[in-house]
Amino acid sequence: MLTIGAVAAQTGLTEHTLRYYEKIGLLDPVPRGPGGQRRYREQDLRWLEFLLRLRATGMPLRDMLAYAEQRRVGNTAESLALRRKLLAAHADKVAEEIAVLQSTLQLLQGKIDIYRGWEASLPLSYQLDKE
Amino acid sequence: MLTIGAVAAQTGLTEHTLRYYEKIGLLDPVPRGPGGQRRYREQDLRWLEFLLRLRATGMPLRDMLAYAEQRRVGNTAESLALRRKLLAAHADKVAEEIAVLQSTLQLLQGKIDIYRGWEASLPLSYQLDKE
DNA sequence: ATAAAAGTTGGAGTGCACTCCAACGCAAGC
DNA sequence: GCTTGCGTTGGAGTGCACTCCAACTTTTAT
Repeated sequence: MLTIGAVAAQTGLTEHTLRYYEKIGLLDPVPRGPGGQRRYREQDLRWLEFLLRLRATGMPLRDMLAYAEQRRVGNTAESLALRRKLLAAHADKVAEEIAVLQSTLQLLQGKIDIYRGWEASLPLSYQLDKE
Repeated sequence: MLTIGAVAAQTGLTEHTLRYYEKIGLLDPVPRGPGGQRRYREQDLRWLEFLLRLRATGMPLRDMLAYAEQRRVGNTAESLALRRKLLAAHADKVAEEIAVLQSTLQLLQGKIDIYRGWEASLPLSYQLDKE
C-alpha cells in the first residue's frame, strides 16, 4: 500500500499528475486510508506503468482514457475486441514512427559527418554553400 | 519561386504556420514579390523540409531556432562545431526514442495476442483478472 | 506534545505549438 | 475592370498535458 509520494518517486510522475490522472478517469478512484489519503495497490502501479508506456510512445490522454473506460466496462466480447483494436491502432502508429525516426537518424548521421569534414579541412572553402 | 499557398500544399504546413515560423526566426525573411507577397526559393523549401524532419523526430522549436541562429552566424569553426553538437545531441535522443518505441511495440504485440486469445476462447473464464 | 513533512481539494495558471481573426491589399481569370 | 480568391499584418485564442496555488488536514519523527 503505497502513498502518493512513494508512487510519484517510483514512476517519475509528480503527485499533481497522479491526482490529475485520477481526476480525469485514467486511474480508477484509488482507495483511501483513514484521513482520506490515497493508498495505491500493486495493481494501480502496474496499470500506471502501462499507461506510462503508452504515453512514452505518444498516445494522447484522450486515447488512454478510451482504453481505461473499456477496461471498466468489463470483459465482454465487444469490449475486448475494442481494446485490442485500440492497441493495434497504436501499435501501427508506433511502427510507423519508428520508421520515421530511423530514416531521420540516418539523415542526421550523414549531416553530422559532413560537419566533421568541414571542421577537419578548414571551413574557408565552404563560405558559399551554407547548408 | 513559390507562393505561400504552394509551399503549404507541398509541405503540409498551413500558411499560418509558415508565417509563424518566419516570425519567430526559424526561416530567414522570405523574399517578397511586388505587393509584399512571399516568394519562396528552392533553398527555403529545402531548409523547411529539413526542419520538418527535425520536428517529426520531436525537436522543439526552441532547439531548431538555436540551430537556425547558428546557420545565420556563418561557417566559423565554432559555429560548425556547435551545429554539429546540436545535431549529435538530437541524434542521440532519436536513437534513444527508437529503443523506447521498439520495446513498447513488443509489449503491445504481446498484449494484442493475449486479447486475441481471450476473444477466441470465450472470455467467461477470465472475469477475475481484468488486465 | 509538537513541529515538520506529506497529503487533501477546487480551481487557476503555464508552456508549447500552433490556429484563427479582423480588416485589409494584390493578383489572375473572365 | 471587376470579381474571386490568395495574401498581408498584429494580436488574440485554442488544445494538450500538465503544474501550481491557497488553505487546510493528517501523518510521522523527535
